[in-house]
Amino acid sequence: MPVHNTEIAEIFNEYADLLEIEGTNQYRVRAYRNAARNISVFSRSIAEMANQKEDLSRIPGLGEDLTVKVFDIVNTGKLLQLEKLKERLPAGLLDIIRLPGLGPKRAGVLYSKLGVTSIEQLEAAAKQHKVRELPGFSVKMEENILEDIKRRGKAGTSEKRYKLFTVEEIGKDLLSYLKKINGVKRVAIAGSYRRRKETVGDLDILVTHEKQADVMQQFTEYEDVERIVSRGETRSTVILRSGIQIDLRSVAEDSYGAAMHYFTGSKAHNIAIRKKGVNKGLKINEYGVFQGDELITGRTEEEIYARVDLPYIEPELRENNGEIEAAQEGKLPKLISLQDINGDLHSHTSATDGRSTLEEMARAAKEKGYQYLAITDHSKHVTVAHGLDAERLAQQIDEIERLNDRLDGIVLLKGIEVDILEDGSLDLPHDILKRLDLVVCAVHYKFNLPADKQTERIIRGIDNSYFTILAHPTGRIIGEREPYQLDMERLMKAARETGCILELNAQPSRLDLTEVYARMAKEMNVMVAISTDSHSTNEFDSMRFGIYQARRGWLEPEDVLNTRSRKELQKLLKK
DNA sequence: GCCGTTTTCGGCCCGACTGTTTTCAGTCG
Repeated sequence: MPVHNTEIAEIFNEYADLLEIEGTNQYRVRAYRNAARNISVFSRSIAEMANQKEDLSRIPGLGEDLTVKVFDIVNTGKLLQLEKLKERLPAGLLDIIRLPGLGPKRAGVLYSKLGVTSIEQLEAAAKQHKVRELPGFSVKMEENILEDIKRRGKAGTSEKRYKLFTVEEIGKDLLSYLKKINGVKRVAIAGSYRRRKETVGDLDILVTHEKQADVMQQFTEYEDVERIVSRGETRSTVILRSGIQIDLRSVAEDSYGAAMHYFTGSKAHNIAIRKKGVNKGLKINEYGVFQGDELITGRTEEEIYARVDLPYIEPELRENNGEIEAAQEGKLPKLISLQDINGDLHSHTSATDGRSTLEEMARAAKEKGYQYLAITDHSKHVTVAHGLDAERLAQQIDEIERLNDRLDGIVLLKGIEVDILEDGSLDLPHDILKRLDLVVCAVHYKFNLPADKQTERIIRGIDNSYFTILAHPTGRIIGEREPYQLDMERLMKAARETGCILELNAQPSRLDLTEVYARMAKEMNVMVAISTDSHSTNEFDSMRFGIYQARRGWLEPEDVLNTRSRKELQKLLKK
């Protein structure tokens, strides 16, 4: 079982946490965190690279020492130094530093003075009023700790992340409330929401104002606020009833661009930009770009980038994952946008588990301005969806052909979402598949095969000459179902050889491919189709989530199949 | 522990809020 990049990153992060509790030099701690971040966003499998003895030191943040440690983790699945550290420092301390207001320093004090090694022991100590006596603590903090432990028990242990589409509504309501406040000029959501990450942990909102004190007062009085975490003159934090945290930052109009840049992040991108500023003798913060004490600029983000000799960088790219280097070299991608999309290549009808008819779907697609829509109902193996057998599919093909004669301005493409069976064969015979314009293939059961078996299963499918598009390639559902085990690099090589296309499923709960795999596809010359997998006419709007994810994956219009006109598409499909 | 169109050693992004602080440490983003 190969070690995933995220697992290596987790080990480094855990090690950094414990080193910090122990009181290690903060720059050493930072080096581990920095390496962890770079590893988690790296587009190739580092375990794979290590096995092939490739040079790992070209991964940012990996020097001589950490390269050796990565090799150890890849070979053994763990880091010996971390295991040894855990013998000295109990792992329960890692839970304690996740409580708000408790960091490594205070966790270290709790451990050394009271021997506290778990949340339960911390709760007991706080109830006996032992915590308030400690240096760096207070009565108030002791009360907060007890309250947070109670709250934590209610909400579960892991910090919650929200899917992008679920926070959109919360954000919209709050935005319109803030806009009505007297003296407020501009309101915008920044943070990972603006970077269009598939999930966001909190909402970061920026306002410009005439009288800031009033903004903070009214913000914290918003009817949905359950708890005020902090409230200052320029920055406040609240928790809404839904549990989501909102950070509000207010600045003067002249600082809007600088504040937007600062508040959009990512943190790693900001640090890299600020470092470039330092090299040019400039200080960059949320108020602007400074030379000495003099404010040079700050009204727009473009100006901030220009001061460090860079062109504007789109928010979706700001992860310090190569975008700054690309900007320097004038090689930023011209990111795909919703307007580039000319059709949808994955949709269902009421013949199986959809809720709209062929004709309803066709008319809705036409209204979106599309030139084509592929109808791809399930095949017979998906019995719960009443999947089509060869006979019913033949009827649907006839029906589509009759409908196309009547339709104007939109063409329905004849397709199927056919199951890839456990042995890699397809769920329908070739003599019916050959009547179709395209064949979308997917795995819908036996998710738990080991990686080599699952990869071979799909590659055998790809080898089938009728195979066009691999739908939702990893099968993950955000927050609900893990991706199945796959060797994605191997799969993409096979896809490249046969000209098979990978879907980026735009359903906001799937977004499968991830941005990392989307970028990998681009780098490996595998074409991507962004598809909504719509089960009714109102799901076509999900396309934008697919576009966001594609942009995060650096995709340009030419990388995406359904930016093609109908004629170009049909030429490509004939091959 | 990393890293270098000044550097292989000496730096390492920058600021707000809290608590209790009379000048700052800890935490957070």
